Amino acid sequence: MCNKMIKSRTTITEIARLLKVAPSTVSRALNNHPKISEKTRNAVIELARKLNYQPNLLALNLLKNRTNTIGVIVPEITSYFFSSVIGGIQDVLNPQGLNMIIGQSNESYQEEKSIVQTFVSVRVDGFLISPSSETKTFDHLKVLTDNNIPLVIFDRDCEELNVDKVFVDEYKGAFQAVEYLIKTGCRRIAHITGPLSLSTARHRLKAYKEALSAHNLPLKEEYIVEASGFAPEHGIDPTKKLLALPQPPDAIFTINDGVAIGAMFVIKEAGIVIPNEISVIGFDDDPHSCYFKPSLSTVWQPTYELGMLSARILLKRINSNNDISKVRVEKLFPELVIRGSSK
Amino acid sequence: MCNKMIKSRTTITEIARLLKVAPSTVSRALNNHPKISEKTRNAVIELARKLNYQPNLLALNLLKNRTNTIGVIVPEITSYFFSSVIGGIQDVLNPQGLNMIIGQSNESYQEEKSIVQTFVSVRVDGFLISPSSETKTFDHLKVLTDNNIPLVIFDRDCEELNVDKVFVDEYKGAFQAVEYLIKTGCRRIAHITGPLSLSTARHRLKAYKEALSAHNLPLKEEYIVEASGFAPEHGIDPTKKLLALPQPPDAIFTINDGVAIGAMFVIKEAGIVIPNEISVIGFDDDPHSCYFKPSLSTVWQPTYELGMLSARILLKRINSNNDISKVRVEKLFPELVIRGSSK
DNA sequence: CTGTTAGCGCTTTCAG
DNA sequence: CTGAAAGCGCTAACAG
Repeated sequence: MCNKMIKSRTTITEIARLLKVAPSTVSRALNNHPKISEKTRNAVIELARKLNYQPNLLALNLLKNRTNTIGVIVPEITSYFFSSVIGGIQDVLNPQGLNMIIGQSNESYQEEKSIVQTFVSVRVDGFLISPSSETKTFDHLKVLTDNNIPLVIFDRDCEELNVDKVFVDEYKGAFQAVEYLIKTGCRRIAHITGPLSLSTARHRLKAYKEALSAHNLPLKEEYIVEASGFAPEHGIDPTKKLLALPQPPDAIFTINDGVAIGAMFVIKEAGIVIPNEISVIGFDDDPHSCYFKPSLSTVWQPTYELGMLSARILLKRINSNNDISKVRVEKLFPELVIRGSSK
Repeated sequence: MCNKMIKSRTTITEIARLLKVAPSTVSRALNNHPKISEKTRNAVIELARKLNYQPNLLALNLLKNRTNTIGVIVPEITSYFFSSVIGGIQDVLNPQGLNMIIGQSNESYQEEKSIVQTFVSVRVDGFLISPSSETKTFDHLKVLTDNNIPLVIFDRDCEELNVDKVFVDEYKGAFQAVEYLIKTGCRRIAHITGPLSLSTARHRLKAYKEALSAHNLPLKEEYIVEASGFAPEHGIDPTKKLLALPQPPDAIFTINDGVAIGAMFVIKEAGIVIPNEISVIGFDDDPHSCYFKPSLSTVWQPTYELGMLSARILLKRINSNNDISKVRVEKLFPELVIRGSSK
C-alpha cells in the first residue's frame, strides 16, 4: 500500500492562476503591500485560506539568504544548567519565528570546531556559544566575526574575542558563598575548582582567594583542588584528597552542585557530619540539590534569564544586519541559597 | 567602524565564469558525474578548493524540496531521560549531514500542537515525537501521516497511530523491580504512578499489579497513588499519603527516579529507615541517583540507544521516500539496578 | 493598482 | 563530453 499522493502544497502561482492575476499581485496581497485594491487583496486572502496556502520558507530563505535558524553550541545538554539556558533561548526565538539547532561539543575542542563548521555550512543566521573547556584557541570563532556572522558568547568567556557576551557574575556569587562560610565560623575553607581553562572556574577561584584575604584568613594551596569535570563522580577524588590532609578543612566550596554532591557523598561515607564538622556550598542550584540530606546550600544562577538575554542580544544584532559597532557585555546576578549543608 | 564587507561566498557560476565553462559543467564536476573529462573535473575541483567553495544548501533545499532537518519534540529537555535521548538522536543525525531542531512541549497539548505546526511550516524532513502527558487526541499527528511526512513515536505510545515506534519494555522493567521487592521480603508494596494518560505509566502500573498477583499478594487500591509529574516535588504528597495510611507500605516502587528522590526525602524526614523499614525502587537511573544516602535502586533505561534507534528508523523511512508499508515497532530492554535503597 | 521580468544558486533535461 | 535553458517558489524593481 504505497501512499505516494503527496498533497502538493499550494503555491503563489497556483493562486495567481486560479484568480487570473500575476503571481506578484498575489505576493503583494499576502504581504500587506500598501498599493493593492481591497478587492483583489480580499479575493487572494480568501482563496489562500481556502487552499491552506503556506509560504514556502525554502524559497524565501534562498531569496533572502537567511535560514531563520540560530545555531546554539553548548558543552552538553544533559546538565541542568545548560538545558535550562536552552529553554530561555527557545522562548525568545520561537515567538519570532526563529528556530534553533543545538550542537553538543562534549567539552571537546575538535567537536566544537566541527559543529561550528556544519552550522556555517547550513548558514545559520547567528551563533550562541558557550565554549568547551578544552577550547583555548579561538580561530574557529574569529572566522565567524570575520565573515560578519553574528555571535554571542554566553556563560564562559573568551577574553580575546571582542563580541557580545552575557555572563553571570560568578565572582560575586562565589565571594558571597565563601564569606558566608567565614561568617558562620569556618576557618579552614577549601575550594574544589573546575577546569581552569574556564573563565567561570577562574572567577570563582579568584573570589575564593580574595574573600579569604579580605577576612585575613591564610590561603593554603593544599586547600585548592581541581575537579576535572562537573558531575558528582568528579567530586569524589578531590574530596578524598582534602579529607586525607593532616588538617582537613572545616568547609568546602565547590565549583558546582554536581561536584558538591560527590563531595557530600564522600564526607558522609567517612562518617563526618555536615554541616557540624564540615560545611558544603555548591554552585548552580540544581533542582536535585534540595532533596539531599542535608540539603545543599548553593549559589543560584539565573539560567533561564541568561538564555533569554543572550538570544535577545543576538536577535538585535541580526536584525540590525550586524551593524552595531558597540559590543555589549552583560552580567546577571546570582543569589546565595542557604540550606542544610552549611551552618 | 562598520564591517559590511561580507566576503561573498563563491558560487558555482563564479567558478564557471573563471574557468570559461558552463555552470552545469561545474556542477557535474563537483558531483562526480560520470560523463566528464578528467581534465575539466580536476580544474574545477582545484579552483573550487582554492576559492573555498561551499555549496549553498539553501538553493539545494529549494530544489530538492527538503531541509535536511529533523524536528524533535519532547515534553522537556531538562530531564536526564530526554536530554540523553537527544544525545543519541544527534549522534545518528550529524554524520548524515542532518540537523535537528528541538521543541519542548512542557507537557502541554497546545504547545505540542503549535510546535508541530511550526515544524511543518519550516518543512522538516521528518518528526521524532514523544507526546506530552496532556495529549489525548492525535489529529495534529495524523496530519503528518496524511501528508506523507515521516514520523517516529518514541518512549510514549499513541495507540491509535499506526506509525514506526520505539519503546523501552516498561512492563518488563517494572515487573522485575516489583518482583525483586517481593523476593526480598516486602509484602506491603506501594506504587507511586505517574500521569495515567501516558503509556509508560500505564505499563508500569500494570506490571506492578500483575507482579503482585503472580506472587499471590493482595492488590490494595490505597497503595496506588498518582504523582502529577516527574520531579522530586511531585513525590512529596503521594509519599506523605502513603505514610499516613493505617498500615503504611514496607516498599515503594515509583514511576521514576525524580519521584523516588522526593519519596526518600519524605521517608527520611519521618525518621523511617531505608531500606530496613521501607524499600524504595525508582525508574530511569538518573546520574544523581547513586549519590543519595542510601543510593537509589532503580531500573536503568537505554536512553541513548532509544534516541539512536529512533533516529535510524526515521532516516530509513525518509531515505525510502516513506515508501515502506510495514510499520516497525521496536522494544529496548531495561535493567534492574540494585543499590542501597532496597534490601 | 497590476503585470512583466529577472534572479536567489543549483541541478537537470535536452541538444549538440 | 559540454552548453543552453528551464525551473524550484518567491519577491522586487520597473513599467505601465
